[in-house]
Amino acid sequence: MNFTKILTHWYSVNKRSLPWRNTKNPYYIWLSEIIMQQTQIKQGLPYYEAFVTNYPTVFDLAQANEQDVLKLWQGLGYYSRARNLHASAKYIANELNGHFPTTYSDLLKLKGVGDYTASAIASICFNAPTAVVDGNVYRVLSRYFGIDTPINSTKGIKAFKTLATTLLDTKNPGDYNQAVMEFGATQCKPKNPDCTVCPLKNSCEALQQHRVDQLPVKLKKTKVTNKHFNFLVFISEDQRTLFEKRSEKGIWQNLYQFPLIESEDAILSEDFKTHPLVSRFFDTIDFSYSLYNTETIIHKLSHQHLYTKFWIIEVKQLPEKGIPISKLKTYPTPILIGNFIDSFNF
DNA sequence: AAGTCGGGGAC
DNA sequence: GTCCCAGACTT
Repeated sequence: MNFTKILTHWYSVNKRSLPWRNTKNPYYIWLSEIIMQQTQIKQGLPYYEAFVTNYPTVFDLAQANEQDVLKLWQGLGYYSRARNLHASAKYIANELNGHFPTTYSDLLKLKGVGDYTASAIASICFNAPTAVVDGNVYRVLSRYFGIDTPINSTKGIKAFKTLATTLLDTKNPGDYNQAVMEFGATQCKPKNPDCTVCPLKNSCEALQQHRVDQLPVKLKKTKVTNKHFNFLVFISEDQRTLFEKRSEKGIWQNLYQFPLIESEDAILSEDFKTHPLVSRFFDTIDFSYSLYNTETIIHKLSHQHLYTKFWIIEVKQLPEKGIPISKLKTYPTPILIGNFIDSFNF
């Protein structure tokens, strides 16, 4: 038995029961693939269920407000996926009359759909011979064939895509693709895989060479930058607060937050009122303030650490109209803001 | 080719 | 703490 046959057989026995494995409807497969990008199944599963329930067809998703889509996406991260998902739903519903693209090249035209996702949908839904290469595939192939080309180099990306294509079970490309990924997720795991029970143990290059823990090879990622975020949580006598949409590009685009003062260094409580970035904000407004979190909240993103303070600003009247505090939870927010709203006793 | 974009899980 | 996750997009 060769690599492909062993894996497809292994998959038929060991695959997990997942909701999108009971359908070939491209809308549902597309939904699952976008949601699962850079996301573990356990984390994404409830979001998939929520989207299927709230938006059972591509037309339902197309007719939704972006704000509602982002609210349903809240907490999952990489919010451009939600914005692109919504834009592509509108494109499919309105420009393609609801006819989902059926080829790799047409799928690739959808916003948020790259080589991986186009290959996945084309193979699973339309039996196209397009091999997927995700993090699981990089790991399985680099180990089994003993390849130390960095998986995130241009050369590596090309080489692994070509290799994956040659290994594809062209009779059943969708199952083969899912087999490699499932195998990587549950057997050929990143840390401490149990190679003694591996169906490929007799022919795995990495295992013979004792290099399992050294593969795949990945180029170093960029270093983390630190930022200081000061959120101004206004509370007026009529129970309103200021809440703004992050419209600029960058993290959390189109999500909502309290007015933000970003500072080079931490702002101390005793310096708050006289800090140039703060005093400039208030002019003539009369207010009293307190610091919500005495311990700085360190919100860690992939490449940013956000040292965060929530300042409670009590005022008689807001400088702008604002929104009722009772409506705060209806807005899509970063999880950092959402956690504060959930825990603060307004 | 290198950066950017989240949040959580596993170790 | 580190690395990773059914990657895509921008610069």
